[in-house]
Amino acid sequence: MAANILVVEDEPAIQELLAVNLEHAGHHVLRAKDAEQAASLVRHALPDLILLDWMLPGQSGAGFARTLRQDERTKQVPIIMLTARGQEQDKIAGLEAGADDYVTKPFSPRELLARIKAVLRRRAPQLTDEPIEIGGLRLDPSTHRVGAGGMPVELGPTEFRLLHFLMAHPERVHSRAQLLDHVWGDHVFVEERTVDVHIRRLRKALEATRHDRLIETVRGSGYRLSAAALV
Amino acid sequence: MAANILVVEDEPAIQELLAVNLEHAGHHVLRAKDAEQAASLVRHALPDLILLDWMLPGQSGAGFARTLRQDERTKQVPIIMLTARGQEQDKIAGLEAGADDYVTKPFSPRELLARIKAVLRRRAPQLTDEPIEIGGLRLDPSTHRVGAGGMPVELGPTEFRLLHFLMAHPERVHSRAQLLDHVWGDHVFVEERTVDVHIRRLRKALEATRHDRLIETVRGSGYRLSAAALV
DNA sequence: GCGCTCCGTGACGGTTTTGTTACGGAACCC
DNA sequence: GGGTTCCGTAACAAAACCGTCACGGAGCGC
Repeated sequence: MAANILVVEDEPAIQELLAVNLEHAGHHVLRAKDAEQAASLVRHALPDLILLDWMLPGQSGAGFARTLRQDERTKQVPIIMLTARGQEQDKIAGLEAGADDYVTKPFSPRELLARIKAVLRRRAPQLTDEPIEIGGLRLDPSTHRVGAGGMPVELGPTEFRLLHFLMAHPERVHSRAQLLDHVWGDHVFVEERTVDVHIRRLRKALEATRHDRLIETVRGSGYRLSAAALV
Repeated sequence: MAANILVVEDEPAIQELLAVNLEHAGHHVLRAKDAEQAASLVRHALPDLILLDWMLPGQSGAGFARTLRQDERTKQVPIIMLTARGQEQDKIAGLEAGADDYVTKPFSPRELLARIKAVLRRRAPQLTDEPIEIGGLRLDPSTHRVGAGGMPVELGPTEFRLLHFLMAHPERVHSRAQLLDHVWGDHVFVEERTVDVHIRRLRKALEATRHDRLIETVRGSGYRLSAAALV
């Protein structure tokens, strides 16, 4: 449950308070005192969650949130905003700007951590039951079926989860470690090369419909599923 | 867990906010800005849940809820109402009118989603008395008979309920835990392997009409009933 | 072009999951 | 109360699946 959390807060005392609490809960904390700093940090290291003060010098929290929501890379990063008590307008504006939740100051650390946990958990199993189709290949989680143009593709449980994850996050390169985390589970003790073997099995199964090319190898980094690879 | 949700809200900003959050959580959203529009939508596509603002122009939320509760088709659809903070009498009136839960504005997406989840889960997926026919196999709940092409199939009570559930939710993979929940009852203390044995008995009984192949094993996940398996 | 790292691939042994049968007991029906 | 049906569990067999390894080839930096 440990996560990288970016705290955007101009008041040093509150920033420190937040950081101490978060780190105590096992999270890793990045700090910024305004939107500009935050933007730069986000570019370099995508955090798992952003704690965003609503009253910032310079660009407002709302503006920053909106910016984040527009960028493809940061679109998914959950935002929890910090507002002063009773600023109902702010809350509505904040939720509209794309915040996932809000906490009013003064906040109790326990509530804050609970909300963070909830937001992170909601994000974690990003795998929904919606069918996904990429490059003609279709995967339906609820029926557990994979196929293309009527042709079914047979997969084992791990290959299915692997493909599901890749199709849920296409175009993105996933390291072997990330794949192990998401597909195998957080704390498994398995060799990274195992991923290779399952990628191999998955590709083999996908050969039947010529979709094996969907999965690209990114040397030195990992694997990527991309519709562009079909061309 | 993904559901079709009808949002009835006259304020465009809040409607948009709701829609964004719900879609983000994987739901499919229908929108209406008053009771009249909502009624028309409900007639055409029965949603799984209705999010209903209490302060609507024209017919009030309470009135609309009452209308829904009277129609046989919409009677079962759960309603969550949106009220302004502190309107206690609204909440009471709302629950009396048939709402299943309420959320006060401004709401946190976290809370809203949690309530939606709770309401959806609470609404037990009830099995109807309608006869079902799949792949030539016919099951009639009211007469408690199963058969295909004149040939009757003899089943024990548990096998019957199991087959009924599978036929009511075909194509979908059901885990052993889900089957225990829905076929045996929510909080029974039975081994999961028991499901296997009953599946076996069910298949055996269905051999008489060659319909045993209807039930597929999805290794690592559970079982699925599918007409496609007959081919 | 050389050496190094990284990746693809086939095979293999062990483990997990599922199929199948048998059995004792509970519930039920006359 | 005797007989029958049905149920849940255990136990064994079969099948599917998994993780690892070893080898060889491909890609990359210099």
